[in-house]
Amino acid sequence: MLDLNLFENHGIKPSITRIKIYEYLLNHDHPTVDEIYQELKPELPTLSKTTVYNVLSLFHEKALVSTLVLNHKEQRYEINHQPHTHFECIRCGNVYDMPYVQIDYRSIAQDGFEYVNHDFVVKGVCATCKQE
Amino acid sequence: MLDLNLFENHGIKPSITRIKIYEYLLNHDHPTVDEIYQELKPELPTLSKTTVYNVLSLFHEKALVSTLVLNHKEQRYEINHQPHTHFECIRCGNVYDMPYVQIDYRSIAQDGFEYVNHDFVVKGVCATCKQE
DNA sequence: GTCCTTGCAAAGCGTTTGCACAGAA
DNA sequence: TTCTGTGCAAACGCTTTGCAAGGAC
Repeated sequence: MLDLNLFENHGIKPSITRIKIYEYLLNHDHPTVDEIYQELKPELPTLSKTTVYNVLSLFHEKALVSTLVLNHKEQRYEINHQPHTHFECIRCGNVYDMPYVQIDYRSIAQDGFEYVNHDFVVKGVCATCKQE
Repeated sequence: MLDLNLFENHGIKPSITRIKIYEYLLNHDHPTVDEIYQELKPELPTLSKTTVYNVLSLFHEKALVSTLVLNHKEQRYEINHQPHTHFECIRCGNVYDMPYVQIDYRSIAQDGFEYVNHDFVVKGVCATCKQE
């Protein structure tokens, strides 16, 4: 299921906890620390939130995942793949992936600013909440 | 200096604290609560952070300011005017305003999602930090 | 009098830190 | 042995809440 070479390529030693957390990220879009913790707790009964934080910050440091800052309080994490855009519903708080919006970075470079990364979050009302 | 009709139009009763905080927002880009508190403390010696939070959430509720969520922990606030883009330096943490990036929202509407607002944050290294 | 603004103190909550235990190499 | 992963408990920092005092009306 999970290719361990990916860990090796990023300089991460595998462990059951790390593998489970990574698999969870593969199957769930931008979860919070608490979501990961609550869902993995049954499989890994001795899991602690500290460990989830530790593993995620290791993944982040090794450029395996990126963090996502939204209106809500908690940090969210997602696996690094092609950039895309997020939609956050202001009613239910759910976060959806959206097609990537292409940006022109030339003006940024002109000002002597170096582009590294970007967060683009569209806020509004999701289709489900709109029907209510 | 400050047009009190603006407050009235938004259903906000003026007070010295509210006026000072609003003026601070007029003259400073996206400050944090602590920055506002520290800077206004000399003028308003009995000011408390709770009051800064109260006033800002009133302003936000009355659509006078919007909130801005960045990588750093604290919430930032800015006066509502034409939308623009923010650049956050990953070295010094400073936040700069940037030219507005125009977005095409048609695809969002197609999915039954209603656009309300957006946050666009570019991360990188600012011109000052780049020289070091 | 009532209503509203203000602000102290405490609680809340996501996150980080200190540290120690246990397993791997 | 040393190094590393894990996890409890406490600390930390930003924000919110409870509540009471004082002012506006």
